[in-house]
Amino acid sequence: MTISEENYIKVIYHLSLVSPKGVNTNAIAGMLDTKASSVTDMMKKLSDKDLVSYQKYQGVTLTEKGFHSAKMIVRKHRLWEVFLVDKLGFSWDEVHEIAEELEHIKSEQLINKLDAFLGFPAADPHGDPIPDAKGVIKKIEKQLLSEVEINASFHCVGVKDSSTDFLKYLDKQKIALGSVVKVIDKEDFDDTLTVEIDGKRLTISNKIANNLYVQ
Amino acid sequence: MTISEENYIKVIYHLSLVSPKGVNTNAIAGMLDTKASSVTDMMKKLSDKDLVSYQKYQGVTLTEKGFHSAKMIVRKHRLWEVFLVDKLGFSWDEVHEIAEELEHIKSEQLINKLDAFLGFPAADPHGDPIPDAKGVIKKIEKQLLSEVEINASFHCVGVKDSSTDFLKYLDKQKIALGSVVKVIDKEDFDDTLTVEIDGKRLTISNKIANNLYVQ
DNA sequence: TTTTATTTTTAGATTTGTCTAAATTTAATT
DNA sequence: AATTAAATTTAGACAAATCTAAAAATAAAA
Ligand SMILES: [Mn+2]
Ligand SMILES: [Mn+2]
Ligand SMILES: [Mn+2]
Ligand SMILES: [Mn+2]
Repeated sequence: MTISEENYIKVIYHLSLVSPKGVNTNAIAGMLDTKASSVTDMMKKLSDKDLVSYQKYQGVTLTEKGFHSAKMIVRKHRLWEVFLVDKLGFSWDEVHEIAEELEHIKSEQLINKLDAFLGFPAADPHGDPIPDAKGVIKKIEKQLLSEVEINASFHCVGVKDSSTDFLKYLDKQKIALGSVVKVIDKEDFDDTLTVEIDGKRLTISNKIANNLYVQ
Repeated sequence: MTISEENYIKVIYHLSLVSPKGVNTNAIAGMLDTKASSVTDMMKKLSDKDLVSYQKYQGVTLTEKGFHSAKMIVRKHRLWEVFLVDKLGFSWDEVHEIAEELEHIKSEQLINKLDAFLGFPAADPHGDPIPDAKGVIKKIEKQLLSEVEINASFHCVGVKDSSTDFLKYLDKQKIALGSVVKVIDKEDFDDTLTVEIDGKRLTISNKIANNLYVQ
């Protein structure tokens, strides 16, 4: 599998979590910053290799084989992110790009040894679960902060949006994975929340609450 | 710079340590397991990018720019090898292939943080010196075991040949970097050596002694 | 110094991944 | 149901990196 093929497979994997009935050509093109016609070409290639099932105009889904490959790439991506943050001291907004390259390094032994070295982490620095060597993903129980009842306490466990902008906003507000959050009040008009994070009062917009997972 | 260009630059670097006046097309092709005609094409490309100076039929040399790039690739290769052996527990004969891929990961910050994480090692698992962030290589004093006087004691500090076969032979004989070696006797006929390694008597061929550096 | 052998380069083709522009299919609107 | 709009695919082209086969240049041998 080439790097390009791997990038396609991973994008299809992520998109099919949202649209399991079939992923659109255009959606793939958007994620990979390429053109729809290039996607069509690649779908034929991946279909020939039995990594996706593809019928003209009908969108694509991953085959068993493609699904497993995708999880192995995601596994590598997330383990490398843990390495970069835990061992090398990168911050969580700096690691995605580098992991985007590291995820294509080809040794299975490497990734299993890295997993062990990191202590078999369950989640990456953004709270996303790490598939094990067999591809099994332990689902992490979590809710969006925007959907949680008032006056109960939770822990931050993940982010939905892991863009630099959002992560840096969280850093600024001293919100990190593990922080204790309690919703004090919710504004009816625009769903703005008054929260207490690690004991400190804060007002956050619905957009923020909509991208923060708690448990 | 593409991965392919980087591989060419690195090979030219290694070959020019032996033939500083100019590296042959055929030699490059041999190292990269490709054809001479492909090398010619690439030399034009690298020349256009001012990474090598190239004149038809005359061989190539690295420019300042190419020389620096080469050292940065070698730096990455060797640091990753240290990581694989010291942190992940690979043996020294398993790491070259993987480092061959890791050396192309593009972040300068990554490699400098990795360097710090590893404690700024001076040499890789095969005893080869690691260029620092500026490209400076501290030369390691060393002699081939085949050229050393009899009855003096040395430490193993490196290997000239780092093929799996040779490294596995050394493992079998319990010869590692750091081992203490003393040449007891040298056979006139074929230069076979009788040595004492960490106190243990051993007979080794000239070919072995010719690929083991001591200090 | 010719002749022969070796090395290197050119010419032309192939594969991979991409693009633009045009054609086709499907979906959405009148 | 007919028309318009959007999504998708085809056709044809291009750059990167490679190859084979033939031509040219250099080195070695007679
Ligand atoms: Mn990637
Ligand atoms: Mn992540
Ligand atoms: Mn390489
Ligand atoms: Mn090495």
